[in-house]
Amino acid sequence: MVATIGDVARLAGVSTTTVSRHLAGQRIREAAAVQATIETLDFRANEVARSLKSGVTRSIGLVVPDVSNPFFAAVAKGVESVSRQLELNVFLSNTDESVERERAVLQGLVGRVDGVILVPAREETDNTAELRRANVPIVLLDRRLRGGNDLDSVLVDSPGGAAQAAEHLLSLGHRRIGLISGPLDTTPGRERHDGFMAALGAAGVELDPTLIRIGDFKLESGYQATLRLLGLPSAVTAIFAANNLMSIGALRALHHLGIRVPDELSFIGFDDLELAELLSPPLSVISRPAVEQGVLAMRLLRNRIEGAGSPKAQHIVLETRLLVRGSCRPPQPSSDGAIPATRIPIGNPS
Amino acid sequence: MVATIGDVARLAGVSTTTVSRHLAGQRIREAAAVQATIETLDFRANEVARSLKSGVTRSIGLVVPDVSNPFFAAVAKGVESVSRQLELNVFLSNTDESVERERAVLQGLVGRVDGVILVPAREETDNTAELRRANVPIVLLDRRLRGGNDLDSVLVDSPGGAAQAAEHLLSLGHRRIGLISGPLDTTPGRERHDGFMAALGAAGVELDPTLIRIGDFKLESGYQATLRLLGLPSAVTAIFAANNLMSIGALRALHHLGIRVPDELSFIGFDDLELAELLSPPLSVISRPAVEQGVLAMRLLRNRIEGAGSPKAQHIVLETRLLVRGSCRPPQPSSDGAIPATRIPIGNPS
DNA sequence: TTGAAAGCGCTAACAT
DNA sequence: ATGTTAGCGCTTTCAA
Repeated sequence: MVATIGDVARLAGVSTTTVSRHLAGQRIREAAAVQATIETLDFRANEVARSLKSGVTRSIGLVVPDVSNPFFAAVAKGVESVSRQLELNVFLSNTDESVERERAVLQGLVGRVDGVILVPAREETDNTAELRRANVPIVLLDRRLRGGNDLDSVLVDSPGGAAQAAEHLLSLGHRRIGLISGPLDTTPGRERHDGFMAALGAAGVELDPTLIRIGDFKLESGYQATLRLLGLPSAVTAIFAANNLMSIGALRALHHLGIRVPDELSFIGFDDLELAELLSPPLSVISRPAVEQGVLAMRLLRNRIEGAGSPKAQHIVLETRLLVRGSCRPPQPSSDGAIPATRIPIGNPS
Repeated sequence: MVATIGDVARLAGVSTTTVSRHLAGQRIREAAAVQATIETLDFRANEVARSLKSGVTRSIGLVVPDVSNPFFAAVAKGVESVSRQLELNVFLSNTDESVERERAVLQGLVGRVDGVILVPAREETDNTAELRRANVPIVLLDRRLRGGNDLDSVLVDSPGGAAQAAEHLLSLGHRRIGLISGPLDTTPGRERHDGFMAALGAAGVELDPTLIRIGDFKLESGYQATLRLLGLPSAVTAIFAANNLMSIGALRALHHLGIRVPDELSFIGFDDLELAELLSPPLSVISRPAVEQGVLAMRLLRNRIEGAGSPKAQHIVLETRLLVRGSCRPPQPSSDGAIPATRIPIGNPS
């Protein structure tokens, strides 16, 4: 069905070696004839066989927890923009924030890629053993990995970003703030939680544990967390959500509850949203470079693949930016200080 | 560095065949010893070698024009939900709406996957020849391909959806409508354009050619198209954008121009947005199943891979739904019928 | 410059 | 039930 290098060799009257050399760009006597035969047969070298022999795939894997998160989509854009120039194929894989999926995905990548850019699902679960044994270079993106300090990494200053959010709310006078955190066993979850708490602590503000809701970075958890926070007997005056998807969930909840932002409640989220400016009020957020993270990670990986990297791991940390738009203002005095629990509806965010 | 089947065989004192059989789940006498050796060596079968021999990869490719488009992200979710159960790896690749990228990506997939779900960049450019010669099953998703009628496909009723949008605007009394179309050499671009025009035509409404702006399905083109439409001497009273990203671009432009929706202009877009309900006004849209498209495509592909598909191609077409929220209302009488061109700012959508 | 031969790691007849 | 042998399609010593 499909022509092999042997077919080409036979038809062109040369050895497979010669054809192989021609493919590799070396000059051979019968170049013209061989090329003609290749075109006649529409021959294309079998990548699998080629990989098996040479150990090179000209592909890399990009493993993220959630492709439907616009942040990771942007990261992918960045990775691809440079891999395109390098003529490397990118295989994007989704772990759905699950360590089991991650293990399966990473396993499936062994032998099929020359390197991997990984956003680990959990800090404590290192699924890279297989890849490392196979000598596949790995670059960590956006999240650390316990025992992964020997790997190149590109991160953002999550503690700093969360602190920016906290300080913004504090400066407006908020003291009773709801925190919708990510999982504490992920880098951004933990660091944003800690950074936020630390900034509050530095201002002498102690957060009641009931005001801290641990979500899973997905939309629904932001929704549920918000319902909980607003069902509390003593109302919060502001909410900080630790990522884009949970922010959207939270905003949906507020919308369904009929709570006006920022009149009744201030809101700030980590990660910018495509539509942040178009919401009313326009959403204040902590933004961070996404495409750039992808670009830098791919450059680091390229160096590793080419063996040109410095012997010790490179760690890049990018800065966040506070974008003040319109979703935060000083807390409004309220008669009883509480939003009635009866305003909480039953149902789903959709 | 990495153990091979030969190492295991030697250490366990059996042949490689026996180990191979054990790997395949057959009963062998020395199962315990072999298993122990496998674990000692932390042996894992080389997938590339396995593929070369068996011709099976247990992987599929999902090739989309734009991973950062939430619609395709949702499709990917659907594909993955079923491929997970089938224990198939999914390699997501991005063509960035470019036929050249598509060709490169598809080429890179040959031999590496057992099947491909493809959203073709252009209707007229068929890059599937390689895959077909290698007997790789292909399912078309969301877009057709000239000469691809022999391939399974999962589409939505784009003409119908666009007609729903047109009829909605017509029923409100709009006659001078701006159309932000997708590329006419893509299925959804062409079909939504044609469906929209046909519905208008059926109502005796003829659209001035200057009211039709052809975008590229990306955000920026929606922004630019909107600036153009609003710079026209005679104002439009409504706009229909043919996909989610262009809708966002259009909304940004309207925001920057300070045009109030729906008071000054009605707006409806194809594709729902995560935040559609939270915008003010909540956005009216034509929605369509995304996850489901992925699920169905993956099921069709599975059947093909297993050789269980019916001999002739299956074509599935899903229905769209008009979601009336708050961004459309009857056109408002205006003194001169035009929005002054001077209101158009200079700059970018960001 | 070219080709013969070996082999990448695995699986599958075939024979035992 | 197990092993021998051949070979998937390609690249790469090694000699010529």
